Amino acid sequence: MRDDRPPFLLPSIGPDRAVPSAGAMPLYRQAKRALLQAIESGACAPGSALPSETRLAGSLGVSIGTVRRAVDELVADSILVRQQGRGTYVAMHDAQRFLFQFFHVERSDGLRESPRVELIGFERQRADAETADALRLRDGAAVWVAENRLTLQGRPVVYDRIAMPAALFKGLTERRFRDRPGTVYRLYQSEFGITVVRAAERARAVAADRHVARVLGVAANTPVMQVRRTALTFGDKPVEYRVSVIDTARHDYVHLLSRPASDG
Amino acid sequence: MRDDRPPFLLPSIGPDRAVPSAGAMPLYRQAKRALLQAIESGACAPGSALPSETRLAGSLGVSIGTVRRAVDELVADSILVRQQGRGTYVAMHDAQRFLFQFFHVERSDGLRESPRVELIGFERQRADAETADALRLRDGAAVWVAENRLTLQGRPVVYDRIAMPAALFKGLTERRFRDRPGTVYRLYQSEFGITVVRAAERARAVAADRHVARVLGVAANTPVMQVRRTALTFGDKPVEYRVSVIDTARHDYVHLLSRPASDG
DNA sequence: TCAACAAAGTCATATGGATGACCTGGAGGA
DNA sequence: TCCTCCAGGTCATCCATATGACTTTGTTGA
Repeated sequence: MRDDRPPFLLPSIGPDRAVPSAGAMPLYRQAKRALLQAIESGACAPGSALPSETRLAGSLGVSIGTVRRAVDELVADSILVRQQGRGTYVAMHDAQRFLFQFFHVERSDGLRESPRVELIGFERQRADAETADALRLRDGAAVWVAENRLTLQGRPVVYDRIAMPAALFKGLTERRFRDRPGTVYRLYQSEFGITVVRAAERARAVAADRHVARVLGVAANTPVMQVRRTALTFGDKPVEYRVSVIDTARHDYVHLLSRPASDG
Repeated sequence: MRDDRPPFLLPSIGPDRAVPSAGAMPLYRQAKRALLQAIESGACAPGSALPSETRLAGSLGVSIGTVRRAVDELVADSILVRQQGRGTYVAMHDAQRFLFQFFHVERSDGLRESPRVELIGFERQRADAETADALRLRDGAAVWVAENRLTLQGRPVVYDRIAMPAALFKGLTERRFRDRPGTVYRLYQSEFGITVVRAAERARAVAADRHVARVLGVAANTPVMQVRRTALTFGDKPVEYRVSVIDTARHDYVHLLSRPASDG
């Protein structure tokens, strides 16, 4: 194997650092930031392997333990994925991760499965106050709005209204949105270089309006859950505002408080 | 300061270990387990300080780095709390932690505050099928059932029905439950030695029944959120089953997907 | 051709030490 | 009395190194 390539540019942050120390930030955190910027800048595509820890330590000018600590945190943020004996990879938004990290609807008996997605609307709009506020856009800014219907076990369960800032998704078309190979977040990542790292959701119970009732096949005024999600990329920059309406007659919205103990 | 005391019993897990190695579990994980058992056994009361890392390493027969790794995980699980320069402490179920980890209702504008709690019912019952299933009890086992009303900004927002296995909470009385100094989980911890470590919640939208409508002061059939929580202690043993009904007219149920990035 | 083996590369775990930041409590002086 | 300063204990960070486990790849030999 060749040994000369610098897989992507990393500024040295060691004692002989290229840029002056960024305040009192610990080294491993500076290393994390450097890695994040390399990933964010697209120098390292999702799915690709990072250099080995030894090489990273060399590039950054720090010890391997410091690199490990930085990578530890990125793995905890599920931005990186480690495979012992193989290497460390930039996480992909594949179906598994999506299901685990961003999809919280499951059947009342606990069965989890990937939803079937059906695009039922796509258009360019001006952001209303609520959407603009969530996306930190000025009122009336251009947004793409897609409407999805998700079915589980052949039954419509979720209605999504997804708003994306047009400025971030230049060149998006209904066709590209519909014919994406994987999940929506995978599309953001591979086609627009936008990686969703986390999200905040606010839920409440509402009565199904006529439109929702028709889409989900429930009676009007049925109690349904409305979940408003703001998805964020690096630096907590909002990239998507999504309002989901869930028919909870046979399904639940699940929430694990504290991470599952990796051990007892 | 005295140097002789062993603050609590810790079996050595080093190369000259007292008990044979528990399978292929890494050392730091064995250390974590040993610490957990010490805490769980009550040898180290909530709020009290652990021995210093140096001393712990000595007691366990491992290096200080291994101890740090074990403590790292316990801190991540918020079972321990570290204070640089002071020491490491067993986490208390104080109001702050409760608010952050277990209470997810906040005003629609994002304001968080501690709820005012009002006990409106307390009795011994036989577990119905749902409760018994959640608590892994046999059908009809004895449980304590408490009903709480939580108010925020002077307005009733949450109705809780809390079921606790009578076998785990021997000697519980309405008076002790009502006159507890802190949160419910603090009571479990200080009075019964039960530490709630994590919980799983399943939410759905339902129409308020007559009872709930009266307690929360809403019209019957108003859409409300119903959250069923199973609280778990060490070893994923269920210790409480709680059904919360939330009036989401002015408040939201919030859920952060992925931990807040400690850094960008 | 194919299976078994060996080697190299990777991450995982563990050790021991060094330095710095932070907190506490006591000694000393104004 | 009150304040300042300092010493000691603690956790936080960082380093260098060693060993083990796991995966891939190539070689060897039947």
